[in-house]
Amino acid sequence: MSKCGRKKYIKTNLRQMETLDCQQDGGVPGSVAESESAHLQAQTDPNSAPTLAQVVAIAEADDSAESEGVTDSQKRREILSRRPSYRKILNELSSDVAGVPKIEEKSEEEGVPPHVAAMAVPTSIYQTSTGQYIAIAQGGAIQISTPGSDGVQGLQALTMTNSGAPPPGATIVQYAAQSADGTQQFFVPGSQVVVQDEETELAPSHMAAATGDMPTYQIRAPATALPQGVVMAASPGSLHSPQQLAEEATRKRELRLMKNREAAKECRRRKKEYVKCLESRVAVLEVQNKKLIEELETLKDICSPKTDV
DNA sequence: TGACGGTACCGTCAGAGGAT
DNA sequence: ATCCTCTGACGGTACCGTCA
Repeated sequence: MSKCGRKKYIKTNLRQMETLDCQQDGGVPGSVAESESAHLQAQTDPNSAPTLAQVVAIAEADDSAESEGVTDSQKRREILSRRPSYRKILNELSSDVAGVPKIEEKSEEEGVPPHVAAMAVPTSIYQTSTGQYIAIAQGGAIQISTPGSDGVQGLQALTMTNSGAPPPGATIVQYAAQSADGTQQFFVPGSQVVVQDEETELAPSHMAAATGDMPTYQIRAPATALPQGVVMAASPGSLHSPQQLAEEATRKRELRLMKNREAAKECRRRKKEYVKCLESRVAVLEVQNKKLIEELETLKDICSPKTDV
């Protein structure tokens, strides 16, 4: 069996087990977090109460199953597929239970390298295929930062001096991984192109370029020899030819994929945090349970002292 | 040492649900 | 109605430990 086949086999078995659990004790199948936490609870403390999310999910599952007599797995899956986000769950938990930390709303700067965040409050952060960060601030300022370099050293601020308010939809910055001549290019508002320059030639006056070991960037007019494979940012209204439409679609797809990539990362981070919180809660409840059992034993001894016969 | 199992992580897709 | 965000599911890869 191939690795993937094996993995799929394991996953299938896991799902079957989850379904069994669901039938036995009201667990929710198809939910990794639920199965993980349920498994954790079974391992550590079978007496501990289900989480708030589990309670909600169980209640929903029971209601739907009882009222409709759901047997069709597809329908069941549809009913059970959606659950509150980890942030919501944990925040609910935190309001219910003292000591459970809230999942903080991740601020814009949080996921950004310090040498970028320290310079300005960016509105958009992008990471290039070479690991560099591009931050676009409110005023149109573009910051390009190389991770690994410390502090401000790795940052070049390219401040755009947009005259007046930018046109609607013109805040798109496009990044082309590498053009034919091996340079990196970014498209910025105002139909200009930011081009990474391999030689450290002097930049035009409207641009601030870093020097030394850091790559330099130039802002050029796109009309000047637009390299192959580069797609210009354009407002949808100006698209006419099928090629332009296709390019726009590609650009949108890339943007969506990039956003989804980041969202998935963030989601996993929250999930890990959520699981950690559940684990710590289990530990606390275990201790509480142990204390209560000891207390009960003590009280039993006091209330019913042994009599010699 | 190579095969294998387990685990962690990532990117992508699909779909639900909220926001506008 | 449309767009956007979030998250489960899936496939892929890398890494580590164990075993023959």
